[in-house]
Amino acid sequence: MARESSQSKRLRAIEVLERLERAMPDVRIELDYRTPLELLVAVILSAQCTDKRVNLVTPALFQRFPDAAAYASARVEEVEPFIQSCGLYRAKAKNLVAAARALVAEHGGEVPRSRAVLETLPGVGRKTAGVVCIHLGGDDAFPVDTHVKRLAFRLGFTRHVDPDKVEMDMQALLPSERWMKGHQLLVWHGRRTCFARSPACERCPVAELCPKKGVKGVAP
DNA sequence: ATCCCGAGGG
DNA sequence: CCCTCTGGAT
Repeated sequence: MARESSQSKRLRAIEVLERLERAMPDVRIELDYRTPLELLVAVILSAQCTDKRVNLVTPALFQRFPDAAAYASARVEEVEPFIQSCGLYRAKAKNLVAAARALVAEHGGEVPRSRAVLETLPGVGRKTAGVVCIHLGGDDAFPVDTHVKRLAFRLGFTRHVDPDKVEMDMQALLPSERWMKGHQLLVWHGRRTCFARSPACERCPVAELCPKKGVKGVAP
Protein backbone atom coordinates (compact mmCIF):
# COMPACT_ATOMS: atom_id res chain seq x y z
CA MET A 1 0.00 0.00 0.00
CA ALA A 2 1.33 3.39 -0.98
CA ARG A 3 2.23 5.66 1.89
CA GLU A 4 -0.36 8.31 2.53
CA SER A 5 0.84 11.85 1.96
CA SER A 6 0.88 14.09 5.01
CA GLN A 7 -1.55 16.43 3.32
CA SER A 8 -4.12 13.73 2.69
CA LYS A 9 -3.58 12.44 6.20
CA ARG A 10 -4.39 15.88 7.58
CA LEU A 11 -7.56 16.08 5.53
CA ARG A 12 -8.59 12.61 6.63
CA ALA A 13 -7.96 13.52 10.27
CA ILE A 14 -10.23 16.55 9.98
CA GLU A 15 -12.89 14.45 8.31
CA VAL A 16 -12.64 11.85 11.07
CA LEU A 17 -13.19 14.47 13.75
CA GLU A 18 -16.08 16.04 11.90
CA ARG A 19 -17.82 12.71 11.51
CA LEU A 20 -17.24 11.85 15.13
CA GLU A 21 -18.67 15.18 16.15
CA ARG A 22 -21.77 14.58 14.07
CA ALA A 23 -22.15 11.20 15.73
CA MET A 24 -21.55 12.62 19.21
CA PRO A 25 -22.76 16.22 19.14
CA ASP A 26 -23.01 16.34 22.92
CA VAL A 27 -19.30 15.73 23.45
CA ARG A 28 -17.84 17.70 26.35
CA ILE A 29 -15.97 17.23 29.61
CA GLU A 30 -18.32 15.42 31.96
CA LEU A 31 -16.71 16.39 35.25
CA ASP A 32 -18.65 18.93 37.31
CA TYR A 33 -16.54 21.85 38.51
CA ARG A 34 -16.86 25.55 39.08
CA THR A 35 -13.34 26.70 39.89
CA PRO A 36 -9.88 25.85 38.55
CA LEU A 37 -9.08 24.01 41.77
CA GLU A 38 -12.28 21.98 41.51
CA LEU A 39 -11.28 21.03 37.97
CA LEU A 40 -7.82 19.97 39.07
CA VAL A 41 -9.21 17.90 41.92
CA ALA A 42 -11.88 16.29 39.75
CA VAL A 43 -9.38 15.33 37.06
CA ILE A 44 -7.03 13.81 39.64
CA LEU A 45 -9.93 11.79 41.04
CA SER A 46 -11.00 10.60 37.60
CA ALA A 47 -8.04 8.26 37.14
CA GLN A 48 -9.28 4.67 36.89
CA CYS A 49 -12.77 5.86 37.72
CA THR A 50 -15.79 7.10 35.80
CA ASP A 51 -16.65 10.79 35.68
CA LYS A 52 -20.12 9.92 36.91
CA ARG A 53 -18.73 8.48 40.11
CA VAL A 54 -16.42 11.46 40.58
CA ASN A 55 -19.39 13.78 40.22
CA LEU A 56 -21.16 11.84 42.95
CA VAL A 57 -18.50 12.58 45.55
CA THR A 58 -17.31 16.05 44.62
CA PRO A 59 -20.18 18.15 46.03
CA ALA A 60 -19.44 17.07 49.60
CA LEU A 61 -15.70 17.15 48.98
CA PHE A 62 -15.75 20.66 47.54
CA GLN A 63 -17.90 21.92 50.38
CA ARG A 64 -15.56 20.52 53.01
CA PHE A 65 -12.41 21.67 51.15
CA PRO A 66 -13.31 24.92 49.38
CA ASP A 67 -9.75 26.01 48.51
CA ALA A 68 -6.14 24.89 48.41
CA ALA A 69 -5.53 26.06 51.96
CA ALA A 70 -8.30 23.76 53.22
CA TYR A 71 -6.65 20.68 51.71
CA ALA A 72 -3.20 21.90 52.71
CA SER A 73 -4.09 22.10 56.36
CA ALA A 74 -5.93 18.78 56.39
CA ARG A 75 -4.64 15.37 57.30
CA VAL A 76 -4.77 12.77 54.54
CA GLU A 77 -7.15 10.63 56.61
CA GLU A 78 -9.64 13.49 56.64
CA VAL A 79 -9.78 13.52 52.86
CA GLU A 80 -9.94 9.76 52.31
CA PRO A 81 -13.56 9.10 53.34
CA PHE A 82 -14.84 11.67 50.85
CA ILE A 83 -13.25 9.93 47.88
CA GLN A 84 -13.26 6.32 48.96
CA SER A 85 -15.65 5.11 46.28
CA CYS A 86 -13.43 6.42 43.50
CA GLY A 87 -10.69 3.83 43.82
CA LEU A 88 -6.99 4.45 44.51
CA TYR A 89 -8.27 6.63 47.30
CA ARG A 90 -5.20 6.51 49.51
CA ALA A 91 -2.86 7.68 46.79
CA LYS A 92 -5.35 10.26 45.58
CA ALA A 93 -5.99 11.69 49.05
CA LYS A 94 -2.28 11.87 49.73
CA ASN A 95 -1.69 13.55 46.38
CA LEU A 96 -4.49 16.07 46.86
CA VAL A 97 -3.06 17.21 50.16
CA ALA A 98 0.52 17.29 48.89
CA ALA A 99 -0.48 19.10 45.71
CA ALA A 100 -2.47 21.67 47.68
CA ARG A 101 0.50 22.28 49.94
CA ALA A 102 2.66 22.91 46.89
CA LEU A 103 0.03 25.26 45.48
CA VAL A 104 -0.10 27.24 48.71
CA ALA A 105 3.66 27.26 49.21
CA GLU A 106 4.72 28.01 45.66
CA HIS A 107 1.80 29.32 43.64
CA GLY A 108 -0.21 31.56 45.94
CA GLY A 109 -2.88 28.89 46.28
CA GLU A 110 -3.77 29.28 42.59
CA VAL A 111 -3.84 26.57 39.92
CA PRO A 112 -1.01 27.14 37.42
CA ARG A 113 -1.86 27.43 33.72
CA SER A 114 1.48 26.03 32.66
CA ARG A 115 1.54 22.40 31.82
CA ALA A 116 5.15 21.98 32.95
CA VAL A 117 4.35 23.54 36.31
CA LEU A 118 1.20 21.46 36.74
CA GLU A 119 3.24 18.34 36.13
CA THR A 120 5.43 19.13 39.12
CA LEU A 121 2.41 18.62 41.41
CA PRO A 122 2.15 15.23 43.11
CA GLY A 123 -0.40 13.05 41.36
CA VAL A 124 -0.44 15.21 38.24
CA GLY A 125 1.14 13.55 35.23
CA ARG A 126 1.24 14.55 31.62
CA LYS A 127 -2.31 13.57 30.81
CA THR A 128 -3.91 15.21 33.85
CA ALA A 129 -1.87 18.36 33.36
CA GLY A 130 -2.90 18.50 29.71
CA VAL A 131 -6.60 18.16 30.46
CA VAL A 132 -6.48 20.80 33.18
CA CYS A 133 -4.54 23.14 30.93
CA ILE A 134 -6.83 23.05 27.93
CA HIS A 135 -9.93 23.54 30.06
CA LEU A 136 -8.42 26.52 31.89
CA GLY A 137 -7.31 28.19 28.70
CA GLY A 138 -3.67 27.55 29.60
CA ASP A 139 -1.03 25.86 27.48
CA ASP A 140 -2.20 24.06 24.38
CA ALA A 141 -2.19 20.31 24.74
CA PHE A 142 -3.49 17.17 23.11
CA PRO A 143 -3.69 14.87 26.13
CA VAL A 144 -2.99 11.25 25.32
CA ASP A 145 -4.69 8.58 27.40
CA THR A 146 -5.11 4.93 26.53
CA HIS A 147 -8.04 5.64 24.21
CA VAL A 148 -6.32 8.40 22.28
CA LYS A 149 -3.20 6.30 21.98
CA ARG A 150 -5.11 3.32 20.64
CA LEU A 151 -7.26 5.27 18.21
CA ALA A 152 -4.43 7.39 16.91
CA PHE A 153 -2.62 4.20 16.05
CA ARG A 154 -5.60 2.44 14.50
CA LEU A 155 -6.51 5.44 12.43
CA GLY A 156 -2.96 5.64 11.14
CA PHE A 157 -2.31 9.04 12.70
CA THR A 158 0.77 7.80 14.50
CA ARG A 159 3.02 4.79 14.40
CA HIS A 160 4.31 5.44 17.90
CA VAL A 161 3.32 4.05 21.28
CA ASP A 162 5.10 6.56 23.48
CA PRO A 163 2.37 9.05 24.55
CA ASP A 164 4.70 12.02 24.06
CA LYS A 165 5.30 11.04 20.45
CA VAL A 166 1.64 10.29 19.85
CA GLU A 167 0.82 13.75 21.13
CA MET A 168 3.38 15.36 18.83
CA ASP A 169 1.91 13.52 15.86
CA MET A 170 -1.63 14.61 16.71
CA GLN A 171 -0.51 18.20 17.19
CA ALA A 172 1.25 18.18 13.86
CA LEU A 173 -1.81 16.69 12.21
CA LEU A 174 -4.47 19.05 13.50
CA PRO A 175 -4.72 22.80 14.00
CA SER A 176 -4.57 23.70 17.69
CA GLU A 177 -8.16 24.93 17.80
CA ARG A 178 -9.24 21.34 17.25
CA TRP A 179 -7.08 19.78 19.95
CA MET A 180 -9.45 20.11 22.87
CA LYS A 181 -12.49 18.71 21.13
CA GLY A 182 -10.36 16.23 19.22
CA HIS A 183 -9.08 14.76 22.45
CA GLN A 184 -12.59 14.49 23.85
CA LEU A 185 -14.02 12.95 20.68
CA LEU A 186 -11.34 10.28 20.49
CA VAL A 187 -11.83 9.40 24.16
CA TRP A 188 -15.60 9.09 23.79
CA HIS A 189 -15.31 7.12 20.60
CA GLY A 190 -12.83 4.79 22.26
CA ARG A 191 -15.16 4.19 25.15
CA ARG A 192 -18.33 3.79 23.16
CA THR A 193 -17.29 2.10 19.93
CA CYS A 194 -13.63 1.53 19.22
CA PHE A 195 -13.01 -0.85 22.13
CA ALA A 196 -9.54 -2.12 22.86
CA ARG A 197 -10.34 -5.81 22.45
CA SER A 198 -12.98 -5.86 19.81
CA PRO A 199 -13.84 -2.62 18.02
CA ALA A 200 -17.44 -2.28 16.83
CA CYS A 201 -16.51 -1.39 13.25
CA GLU A 202 -19.99 -2.30 11.97
CA ARG A 203 -21.46 0.73 13.68
CA CYS A 204 -18.41 2.99 13.56
CA PRO A 205 -19.01 6.38 11.93
CA VAL A 206 -15.43 6.54 10.68
CA ALA A 207 -14.92 2.95 9.59
CA GLU A 208 -14.44 3.87 5.91
CA LEU A 209 -11.67 6.27 6.92
CA CYS A 210 -9.89 3.73 9.09
CA PRO A 211 -6.95 1.68 7.82
CA LYS A 212 -7.59 -0.90 10.55
CA LYS A 213 -11.24 -1.42 9.86
CA GLY A 214 -12.17 -4.93 10.95
CA VAL A 215 -8.83 -5.61 12.62
CA LYS A 216 -9.08 -6.91 16.17
CA GLY A 217 -6.56 -6.24 18.90
CA VAL A 218 -4.68 -3.12 19.94
CA ALA A 219 -1.20 -3.64 18.88
CA PRO A 220 1.42 -1.89 17.10
C1' DA B 1 -13.11 -12.64 36.41
C1' DT B 2 -11.44 -8.73 34.12
C1' DC B 3 -10.87 -4.22 32.73
C1' DC B 4 -10.39 0.83 33.53
C1' DC B 5 -10.21 8.54 30.94
C1' DG B 6 -3.11 7.32 35.36
C1' DA B 7 0.92 8.14 38.12
C1' DG B 8 4.91 6.90 40.45
C1' DG B 9 8.34 3.90 41.52
C1' DG B 10 11.70 -0.11 40.89
C1' DC C 1 9.69 -2.04 30.75
C1' DC C 2 7.14 -3.80 34.63
C1' DC C 3 4.59 -3.39 38.85
C1' DT C 4 1.33 -1.51 42.27
C1' DC C 5 -2.48 0.97 43.98
C1' DT C 6 -8.43 0.71 44.48
C1' DG C 7 -13.42 0.34 43.81
C1' DG C 8 -16.78 0.07 40.49
C1' DA C 9 -18.76 -1.40 36.08
C1' DT C 10 -19.78 -5.15 33.19
